[in-house]
Amino acid sequence: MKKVTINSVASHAGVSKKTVSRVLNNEPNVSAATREKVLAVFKELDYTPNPIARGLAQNRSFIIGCLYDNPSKSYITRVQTGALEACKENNYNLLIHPCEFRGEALINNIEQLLQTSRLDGIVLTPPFGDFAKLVSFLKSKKIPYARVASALLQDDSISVRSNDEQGAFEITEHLINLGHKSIAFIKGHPDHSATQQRFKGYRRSLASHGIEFDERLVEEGNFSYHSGVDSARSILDLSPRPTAVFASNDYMAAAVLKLATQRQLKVPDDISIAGFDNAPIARHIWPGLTTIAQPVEEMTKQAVTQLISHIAQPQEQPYQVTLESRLITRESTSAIK
Amino acid sequence: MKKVTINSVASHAGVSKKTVSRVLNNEPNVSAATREKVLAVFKELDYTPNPIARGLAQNRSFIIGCLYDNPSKSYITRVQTGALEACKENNYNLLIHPCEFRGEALINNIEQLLQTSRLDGIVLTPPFGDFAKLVSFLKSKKIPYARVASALLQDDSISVRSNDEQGAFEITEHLINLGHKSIAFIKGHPDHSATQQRFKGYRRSLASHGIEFDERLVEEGNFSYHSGVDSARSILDLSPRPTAVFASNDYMAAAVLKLATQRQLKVPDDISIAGFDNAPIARHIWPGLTTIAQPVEEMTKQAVTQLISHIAQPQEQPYQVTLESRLITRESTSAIK
DNA sequence: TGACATTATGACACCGGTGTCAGGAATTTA
DNA sequence: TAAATTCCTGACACCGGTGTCATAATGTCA
Repeated sequence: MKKVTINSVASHAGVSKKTVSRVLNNEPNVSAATREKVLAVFKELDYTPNPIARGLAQNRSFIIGCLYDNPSKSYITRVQTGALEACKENNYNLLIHPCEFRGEALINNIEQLLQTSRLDGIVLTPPFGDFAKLVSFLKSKKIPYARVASALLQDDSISVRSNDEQGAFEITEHLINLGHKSIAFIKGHPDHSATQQRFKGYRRSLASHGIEFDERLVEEGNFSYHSGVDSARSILDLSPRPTAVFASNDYMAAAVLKLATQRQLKVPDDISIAGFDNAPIARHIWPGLTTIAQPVEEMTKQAVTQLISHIAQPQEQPYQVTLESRLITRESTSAIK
Repeated sequence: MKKVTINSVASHAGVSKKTVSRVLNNEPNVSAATREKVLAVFKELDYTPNPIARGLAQNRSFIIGCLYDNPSKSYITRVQTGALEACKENNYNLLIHPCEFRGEALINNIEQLLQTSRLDGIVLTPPFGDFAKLVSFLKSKKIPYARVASALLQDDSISVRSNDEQGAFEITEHLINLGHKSIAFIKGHPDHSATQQRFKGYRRSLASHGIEFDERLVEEGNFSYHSGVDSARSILDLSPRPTAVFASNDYMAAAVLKLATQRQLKVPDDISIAGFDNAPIARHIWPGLTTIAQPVEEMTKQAVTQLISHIAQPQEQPYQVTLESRLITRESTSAIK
């Protein structure tokens, strides 16, 4: 079976390569008759253009790169799902690039990636979207990029985020409305902007109820399960023990739950636990975790869709959107006795 | 800043394009002096060859596709990790392609994928490696492929698997040695070959201890957490209740644990629970799950490494390897009272 | 109906590499 | 030292598309 190229189509249809190319790209200045003839040959020969040849001619790869370095694997999975949907709709492909966030090597690493892969654009997933050096590097190289779940910036970029501050506020409200006054908090990774946002929401809720903020109730985590275990240990050792714990993500919340259960504490009777993200684990454990559901897939999908349309036709104005998150109550939180 | 191409290198070094190309590809018949001169210019101009141009000339894309459709997200993450390592070492990129396993559309879907992406090869992750139609389709299209964690076949392909039968045997032995005689079993997805293997190992262990196989203790799951909940319900309703449950993966085991805990059963005192895979959840819950650790990353890495070397230079003999798995005991299993 | 604007089409170079082949330089052999 | 062999090197076509520009065909208007 011979390969079907633009040349075979052209000779088959009795027109030039260029005309075939025009039909392929929906360019104007092709007569209706010619267009139909060519389209018929497409079908007859079952022709699909070679994306590599097209890429060479246009200096494009039709590939989007997805950068990540996240302790939460499920978060990555969700990001990928959203990105893939957007790629699929636009005939793009997704290249995944896990990459150490820390260290000086990052910029070199990315430079290397760009040189070897000729990516058309990059999606920056947390925490990369907040890494100023990287963003300005991409800007200087004129590589289109989109930031997912990062802080808002006054720039010309594509940014899709959710309102973490508000989510944290709402879940803290939920706990306070259940009668809790002593609510421990586990922070996320300091380099993630979500960490500050969630902490702010927690404090705003406390303040709005006149509950004094107590620094001893705050632990430094980094979004990993392991860090949750360490934080949980400190919190459960406090005396008096707080009646509730709000962890900045579900993995850390799950760690608190595990440790509490290990120590014979009943959740939520002895202590309420809340998380953030609505990761799968939140409903896979008992009791299920009260948490904030974030539209991670949708955020990423929108970001990538915008990125691709920006690549095709650079936009003047920035695309900056904030999506809503919502409270999901499960069994891990209850009214104080 | 002008783009650095093979032409600029050539004129800079005072040699022809072709000679530069020879140096690039480590071809013979280049004098040491010329080679050094060209290499120096590479450094001086910071040259990296354009993979798209190279791909066009050689009809290669330097991209491997990873096919998956798996209820266990963590499994996918691990597969990706292994595949990425292999790609990185060989300057390949990984394209991920989630794809419904069921349905007639599969072959069309893959055909579409191949036409639009010009993949150099495909990794088939469970259950795709066991789907005969797909395998023979790829063979007929002469697309190199590698099968991960699939049943052994008498063919010329690349296949890396682990010994699931032996793993299931060992974990069942573990339970029997703890004194359990009534051990329920939750099967995996019927289309995964691992499902049969694990079931076989379970039965072999029973048989080797003269424990009669009891069909009422076997439930049909499909590897998803949800299916585990359904199976757990049936098992916990049995009377007399089995003293142990061996679920074919950790998600289903976690579901059993959740339901048991919900019903006020103490694990492992009232009932022991064992899983399979050593997924993250196995250590994120309390009690931690006794399970079988599989080298998923390593399997995939080996498969992709072989695949890439096969693409570069088609091998005569098949590469068929079986890696060892190992028992990990945690708190969810204990001696019968 | 002739002058001019517009539309349709193809020839050809180009994107940045690799494959083929011919011919000159260097080395070995007689 | 001449002939034969091997080693280097470059010219050129090619991979399968797209961009530029000239020209042919058609349409519009006076």
